[in-house]
Amino acid sequence: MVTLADVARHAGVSPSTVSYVLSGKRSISEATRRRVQHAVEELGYHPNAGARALAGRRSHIIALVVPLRTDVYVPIMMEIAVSVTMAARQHGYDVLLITNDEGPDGVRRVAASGLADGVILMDVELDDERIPVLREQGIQASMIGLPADSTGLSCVDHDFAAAGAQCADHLADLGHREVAFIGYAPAVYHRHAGYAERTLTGFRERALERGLRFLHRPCEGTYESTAGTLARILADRPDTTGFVVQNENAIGPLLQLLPTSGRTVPEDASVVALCPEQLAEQYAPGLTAVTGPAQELGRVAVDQVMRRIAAAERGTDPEDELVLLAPVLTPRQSSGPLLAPVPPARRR
Amino acid sequence: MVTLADVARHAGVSPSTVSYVLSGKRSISEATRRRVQHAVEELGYHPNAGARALAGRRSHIIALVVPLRTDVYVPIMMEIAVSVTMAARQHGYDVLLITNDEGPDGVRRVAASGLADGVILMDVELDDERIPVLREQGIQASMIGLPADSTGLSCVDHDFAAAGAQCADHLADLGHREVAFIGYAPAVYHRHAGYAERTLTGFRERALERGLRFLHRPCEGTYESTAGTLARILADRPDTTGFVVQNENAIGPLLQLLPTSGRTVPEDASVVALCPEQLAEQYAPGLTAVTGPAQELGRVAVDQVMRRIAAAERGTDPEDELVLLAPVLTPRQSSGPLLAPVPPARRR
DNA sequence: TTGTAGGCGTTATCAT
DNA sequence: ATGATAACGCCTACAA
Repeated sequence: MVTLADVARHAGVSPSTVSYVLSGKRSISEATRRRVQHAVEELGYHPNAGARALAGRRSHIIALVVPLRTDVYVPIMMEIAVSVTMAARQHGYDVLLITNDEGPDGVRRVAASGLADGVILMDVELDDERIPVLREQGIQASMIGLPADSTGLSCVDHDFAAAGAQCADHLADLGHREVAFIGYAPAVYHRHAGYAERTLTGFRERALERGLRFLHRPCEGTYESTAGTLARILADRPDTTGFVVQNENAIGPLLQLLPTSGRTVPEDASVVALCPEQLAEQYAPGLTAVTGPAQELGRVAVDQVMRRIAAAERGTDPEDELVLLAPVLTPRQSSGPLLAPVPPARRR
Repeated sequence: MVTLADVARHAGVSPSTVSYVLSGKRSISEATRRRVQHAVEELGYHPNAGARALAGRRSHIIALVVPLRTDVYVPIMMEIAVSVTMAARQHGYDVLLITNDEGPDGVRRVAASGLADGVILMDVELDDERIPVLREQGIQASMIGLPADSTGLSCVDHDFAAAGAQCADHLADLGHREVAFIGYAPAVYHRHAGYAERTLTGFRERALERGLRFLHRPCEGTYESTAGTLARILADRPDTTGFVVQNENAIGPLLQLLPTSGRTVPEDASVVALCPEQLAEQYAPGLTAVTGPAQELGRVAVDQVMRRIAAAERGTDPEDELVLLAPVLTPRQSSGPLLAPVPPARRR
């Protein structure tokens, strides 16, 4: 193993000089800097991580806590994880993957052992039990998702309310008057998942403003449950022409089922989904969808922790931040103007 | 911060005793063991990771290198990443996420810095440029996927050949005589992705053995390309009744398109997919699918690196391993017996 | 069964 | 602008 001392010897300088050349924490003459850099490359020197962490009291690692639950669309989690990792590298940091099956203890462990200098929590719940541990351990963190109480925390999330509102606007703009909101499974609402509620609230308020009549129906997302949900919607409100789908799993079934009930998309019914681009493009016809920038989420979270770590380092109080990222609605072929009132004959 | 010395003082023993109690590397009287354990819990002691790595010359971290390319079905990557993390924890290890955009240098970095004791490479290519780095750095590793030359390496992968063979068997058993294999994009074959070729080979050989007439057609997986691929298949071999789909993205389009050409599934055409259960269940009708155990993949990879690390630790030569995990075919509603020759009238 | 002490490779504080 | 040198917290060979 090549050590800093080896490099120093090779370059004919003292170990501390090598350290300073590498950290840039003091001014070095151009001559010795070059000699050192040269020695580093020649020997293929890489600072020992353990020693650096011990002496510098920073591991240069952040922990990313990922959920096990898969009612979050999985590819998005992966996209976030990857963007977090890449963003962290830009700051000279590596990312440790922690699965939530360790629960709050996982956070305690990496914080208390000094394994990580900071933590990013994915899929935080309104009253997340990992948050008290963050405070107890005094470790810097960023939440992806919004907890009920975000004081002392930095958070970033999609602006779900805006996403919901955009759906309502889009359908209203197209002339739809009766719309249905196909949500997540009831369980998701029962545990008061923030994203589900905020989307719904955003949709509801804008729908009211725009004078839409609307229905909200939870949906498990299986083919059968979607069929049931749709049947119920059409029974309750036969004149429904606009559909907002929040549950990604219900999209496929819905698109298959609508024609079955005599509704051609987008002539007789418009569908707007809340889902990643990737998914929206996969369907035929292409899905009009509202999408949040997933990679941005990871990037912002990393920036937040880094700022907090830097602040704590220099003794100042880290600033709390709360960033909501604007979603984007991309019109595709699944939505269109309401051409004329649906003639009764066409229905059923 | 609570240090080992704090614990020692609190328990009235020497620091080394505490260390030994925790590592179990020497016999300790029941009395002092209890005193120490008690002190540990009372003070909430967690060994400092950096110090431990430095003194013990092991970081207790393995690096997981994940691909950026998304032609691998993403949820599976995540499933593997999670299973790797959980399996590693069972060995007292944590997992560092490395994205492949760092290329071989990423591996070099974590190895040379002692950040990781071992590496798991996902999505290894036949002639993977990261492998020489593993040898150069002398770091223990496990591949998920099979490189062309696996000497000196431990590898684990799905038994893709068996998967392909199972598809052929299933269709042959059902009485089909003419089948088509819808593969990945041409680019995937051009770069000689091992999994694509092995599946195809396994399918081809078994198909020959079973006397099936078959066609292989690459497919990009978009709706349009799938339509084109299907049209070509039906033009070339109008009597095709069995379809094996390897490209997950082509599944949806194919199921939508088959009825369009007068083929009802499973009465007129059987579809067998090579894809995760999760995906197969999502379709209506349920997809008959051949699935490899993704979590198992992660678990085995971790076990392999752990064994290698342990072997290297005690000076013995790590044993190379090559594990192929058997896939499972789950019959669902998309495949069925060939009832009778397709009457010409039904076609087109 | 337990204690002592040297060393792991860096960082950072003193000096010069 | 550069060099010594003392931590950093833990592990482990050596002593007792």
